[in-house]
Amino acid sequence: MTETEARNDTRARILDAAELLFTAHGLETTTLRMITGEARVNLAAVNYHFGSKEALIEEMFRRRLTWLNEERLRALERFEAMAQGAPLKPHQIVEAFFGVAIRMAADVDGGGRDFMRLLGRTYTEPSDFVRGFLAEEYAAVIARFKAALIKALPDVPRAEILWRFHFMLGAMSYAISGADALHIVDDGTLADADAEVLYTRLMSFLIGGLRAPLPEISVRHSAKKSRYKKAA
Amino acid sequence: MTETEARNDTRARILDAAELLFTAHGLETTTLRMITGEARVNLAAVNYHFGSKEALIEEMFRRRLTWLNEERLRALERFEAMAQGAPLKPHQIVEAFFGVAIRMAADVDGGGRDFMRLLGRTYTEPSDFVRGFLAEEYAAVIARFKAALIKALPDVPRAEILWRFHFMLGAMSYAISGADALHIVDDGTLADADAEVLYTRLMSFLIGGLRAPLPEISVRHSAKKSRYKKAA
DNA sequence: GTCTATATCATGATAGAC
DNA sequence: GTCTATCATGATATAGAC
Repeated sequence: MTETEARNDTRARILDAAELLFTAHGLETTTLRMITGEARVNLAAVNYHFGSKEALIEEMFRRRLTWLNEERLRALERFEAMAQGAPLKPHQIVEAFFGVAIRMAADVDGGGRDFMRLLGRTYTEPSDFVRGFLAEEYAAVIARFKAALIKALPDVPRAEILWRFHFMLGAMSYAISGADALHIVDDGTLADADAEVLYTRLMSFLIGGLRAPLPEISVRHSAKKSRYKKAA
Repeated sequence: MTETEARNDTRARILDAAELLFTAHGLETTTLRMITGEARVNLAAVNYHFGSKEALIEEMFRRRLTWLNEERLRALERFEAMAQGAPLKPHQIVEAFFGVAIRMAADVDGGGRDFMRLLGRTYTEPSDFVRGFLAEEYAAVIARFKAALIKALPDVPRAEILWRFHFMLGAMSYAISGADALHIVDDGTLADADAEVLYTRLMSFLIGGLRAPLPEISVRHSAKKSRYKKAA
């Protein structure tokens, strides 16, 4: 997955350095000079190999994101194969989507953690071009998981499911990106944020939220006209 | 709270424009030229009134954040007065902390929504100076709410509570900041994101997560040595 | 207090030698 | 493919007239 430093390919060295620095300082703040300095290649190499800074950013995201989303789909399909047509359990769907991501975020040495932190921040980035291709890259996976959730939770209105998916995405992104933000809540007691702990805790939180009693607004709507069912 | 455009104060006009633009484009991307252009004041005015771009940013945050956190404490104290020494209900604490924030985010015309979006993104900002004074500004409020939660949930280990506070913060920030990110999940069905709906839905999600069954790791720990109790 | 004008610097990108 | 040198642009910040 990750090009190792051993392989002396300029292009790969740039990608690795870019990931490292974009994560540490953000997309805007990181300059091409910082990247080429870290990668110990010439400044002009970025434009030669990628064309522009934006193109480099897209390439960096794609390298990881494609693999992550394929992995998510594989996990989902494994559960579906086991279920043989029956609806999946909600926690299986959550596991396939969020569990895979959290595990990727646990890969410190391979750079997975850094990348996931960057990714989490990027969801809410106001930059158009980033959100643009993120939405593109995600479209297929999200559609599959939405369908699975809707099938798994027939008693929950469709709109409510989408919102809760959105909330779960937020809790996860923040939990991963906000390792620094955790210090706002914590006074130093929680230094032991190893991956398995985070995984277990976040999972139970997410499932608790997903399975929470319906708020009145949804109960009311699904009880009467059920305008949620109508939507394709 | 918000200085109106009617009041022709240069300083206030700059703050309003800054909030608007920082929200729309991010802290890094927004330039002083954009701000002074929007506020229709001279470029030099920012440095005259605030000293630097960073100082302007801090001032802009402080203006809203001080009020928001005071409001949170007032809400908490109101519940505590009602409870007369008894532990609060978890949903009251969540209401005081997150409910107040969501309501502020509902204030579209007064700029509250824009500000809350910016704030949510800022928690995970890698910039040191922003996170620095955010942590400062938050310290007192967080301490009070942590104490309240620990008292309200005697059966939940302290560490678990802190993590769940962290997760809730994430879900809320994302739900507010990520109005654009929602389009990743949604295909257009959910255009009706009015404030009361978001409030109700997010609240039930948060409380569901907060009250979720404990993950094994915490059950195990709290069952035996209970090293969570020991921590001050 | 507010303006014009400008100093100083760092950015992304490119041209052209090797 | 990789280098050096350089461009045009736009950034923050300041000096000094009014």
